[in-house]
Formats: sequence, structure tokens, C-alpha cells
Amino acid sequence: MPTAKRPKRKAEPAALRAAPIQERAKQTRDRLLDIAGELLGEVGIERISTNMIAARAGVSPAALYRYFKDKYGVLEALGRRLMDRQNALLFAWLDTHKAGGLDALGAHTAELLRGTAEITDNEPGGVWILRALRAVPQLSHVRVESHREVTDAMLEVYAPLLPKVNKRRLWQRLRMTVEYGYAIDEMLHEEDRIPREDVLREAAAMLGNVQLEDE
Amino acid sequence: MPTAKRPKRKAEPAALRAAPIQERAKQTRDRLLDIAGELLGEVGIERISTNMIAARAGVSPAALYRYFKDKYGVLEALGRRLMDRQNALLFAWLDTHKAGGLDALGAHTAELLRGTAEITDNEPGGVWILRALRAVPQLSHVRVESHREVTDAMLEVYAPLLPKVNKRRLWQRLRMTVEYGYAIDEMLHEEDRIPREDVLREAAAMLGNVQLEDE
DNA sequence: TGTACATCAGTGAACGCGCGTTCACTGATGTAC
DNA sequence: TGTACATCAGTGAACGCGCGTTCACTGATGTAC
Repeated sequence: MPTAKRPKRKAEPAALRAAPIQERAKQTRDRLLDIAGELLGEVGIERISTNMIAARAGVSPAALYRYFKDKYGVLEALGRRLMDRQNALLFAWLDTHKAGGLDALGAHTAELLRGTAEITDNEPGGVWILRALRAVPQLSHVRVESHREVTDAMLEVYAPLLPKVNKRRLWQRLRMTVEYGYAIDEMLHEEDRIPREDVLREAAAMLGNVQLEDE
Repeated sequence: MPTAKRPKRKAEPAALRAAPIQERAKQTRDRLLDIAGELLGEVGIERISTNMIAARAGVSPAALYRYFKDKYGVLEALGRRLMDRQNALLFAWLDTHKAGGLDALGAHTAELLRGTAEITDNEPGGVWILRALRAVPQLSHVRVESHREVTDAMLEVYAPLLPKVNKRRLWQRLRMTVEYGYAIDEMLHEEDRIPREDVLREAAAMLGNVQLEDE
């Protein structure tokens, strides 16, 4: 009796796992990411494991592979989630203040940095996610791509306000301020000898100086 | 016959491994660190292993434990070696230019950043060592301590030149420029859309702005 | 409203593998006489 | 200058363990009629 008792199952696409459909699945996926973030801070990037994540999330190891291609898939999704949240704030900030010109943008820089830091604070694993993105060769492209995207968005706002500045040079300058902004975010969670508000004030001053300066 | 045929061997101190004495040993230890750096860049912090380091260095796994307490001991020594080299350059730079006052220091900032980048370039593993120091919880203290030490040294030079600036505030400001300087060093190896010299020029301008500004 | 059935979500157990580290040991080097 | 011996440097093999991942499967949910 060579009849197949089960219907054939199509293989899933090799590149990426299918997005979850049911509500239950979305929650599982999110919980896996939250736990992964937690563990990143607790045990570090070189000790975290898929089995460990699944165990604490209360699912079997195999369940994790329903949502993520492999271990790096988890970390990449985790990094993207955090950077997307930070970038969303920046885009909103640009929209709010661009009408006010350079003065308004400069005056609210500390506010932007503070908001970004708060997003990091509220993310499980927080700053450890940013650090892992830096340190793992397979993930560092996520950071670079995100920063470039942000720089492009800033260029669109700043270029009309600084018509005399060479566009290429302005992009470079903005790219560097983005790098600095994220470095500040990481430093806030590492150097406890400077009160947060002092860091924000000084950083805003440094960033303001450069953005306002003409050729 | 319960006589001991071998002389008693004293246990080594628990905290740290003894420094190598013979020339051969120094070479082995250095080679282990060089290889560790290489592998950090090739396979990443979460794949590197003590067995892998020993194998490529051409020694047995056990030999590694003669010089390093454990896996983190290797990485910590690697990080300290690089940061010590960078700091030595900065100390020399301060000595050379402090006599010239703020003008001389500001005029040679790009030079300092360039020199630091070259040290990173010439170190096996280069920027990956700096990133690993950030990302591994057990190692991040190395970075912070080194940056504070450097900030202290800068304060001694800058404070007399900026007598009107509050010392505490100056320390904070310098601490942040140090953070920025190292972030720039990492960025140079990550963002290939900006020529190195442009990064150095812009960064020097940003740093100069802040250092020169009074209360 | 009930139900047959397709699809989605998650399980339990296991796999081969390389990990970090240690052990008892041997070979190489330095040194006192 | 030779040599006995203390110390230093490195070996070879193995340990228990948890890793990342996959398999064939079951249970939960949604939906067409």
C-alpha cells in the first residue's frame, strides 16, 4: 500500500522564515526577542545560545527555528527592532522641527538624544544589543546600513538650510554626527562618572557646533 | 615504598599567571596574542576558541593556559596591549604639544587621530579587538578604565590652559572627546563612503571646537 | 450551528561536534659548584 | 669545563558539557460549506 497518508508539505523559502500569522505566534516571536535581549546583557554575546533562549522563553528549541533562520537571524532581528525604534524617533523629530530651521533643530538636539537613550533603556538588553551589533562580523552591516539611512534622511532636511555647504561634505559631516550620537548613547550606559543630563548637554553642544558651521 | 620520586611543585598564584621568563616563552605568548587578534577578525568573538588559537599558533591547548588564566584572560591581554599602545602615542603627543598651548594642541589633533588609526591598522585583528572589548561584559571594564586614565592625563595638560573652566566640567568634556576619538577610530574601519582624510579633518574640527570653547 | 479538513504553531528527543579546561607528563634551559 | 639538578616551557590525550540544528510528529486554530 504505497499511498501517502499525509498531504505533501511545501518547503518554506530558504532565505527567510515566513512571518507569523496568528496572534499567538506574534507573541512567541516577540517573547523570543525580548529574552534574547535579556540574555545578551546577562551572559554576553559569546555565551548566549539558542537553547538557552528557547528554554527561558518556555518553548522548545525547535520553535525558535520557525521564526529565525539561525542564531544570527535572532540577533539580527533583535538589532533591527531596536534601531528601527530609534530611527522612528529621529524621523519624527526631523518632521517636527524642520520648519523651525537650524535654530529649532539645534535647540532640540539634547531632547533627541534623551529620547534615543530612553528607547535603549526600555529595550530588554538595551545597550548590549548595540554592542553586539558592533562586535559580530555577521551583524555589523545592520548598524552601518541603519546609520546611512538615517544620514540620508537628515541630509534632506539640512541641505536646504545650508545651501552653501557642499552636499557631499554635508553628508559626511552628518554621518559623523550620527556616529557620535550613537556613541553617546552607548557611553551613557557605561560611564557613570558623568550625570546623564551633563552628557546630553555637552553632546548637544558639540553636535550643534558642527551642524551650524558653514564652509 | 612510599617515597616521592619527584620534588614537590608549588601551585602557581590563583589570580594571574606568572610572566614568562625565557625569551622563547615571550615569543610564544606574543604569538598567541597575535593569532587571537587575527581570529577575532576572521571568525568573530562568538566563534573564536582557545583550541583554535592554540592550533594556529602551533602549540598544544594546554600551553595557552600557562600564560592566560582562561579564555577571557587572552582577550583581556589582547585588549590591554592595543590600548596601551594607543595611549602611549597620546601621552607622547601631549608632551610634544603642550608647550604650544591650545593652538598647538588643536592644530595637531588630526595628526593624533591619524596616528591612533595607524596603530589599530598595524595590530592583528585591529578594530575587532576594540569592538570585542565593547561587547563582552567581562571585558568592558578594560575600555572604561583606559579611557578614564587617558582623560586624567589630558586634564593635567588642559586645565592650566583653560583656567576659567570648571575642572569637573572640563574632565567630563575631555572624557567625551576621548569617547568620540575612539568612536572615530572604529568608524574609519567601518564606513568606507568617507575618505579617511575627510573623517580626520572633520573630527579634528569637532574636537577643536569643544576644547577651545570657554565657559 | 456544526463539522470536516487545511494550515499554522509548537513538541520531544536526539545528532554529531567542538568547546574550555585539566591531568600527568617530557623536553629545554639555566645555574651552582 | 663539566655536570647534577632545579626550574621553566610545552605536550598529548582526554573529560564532561552544552552547542546549533533537524527530524517526524501532535495539538491548536481558522475556515468553507
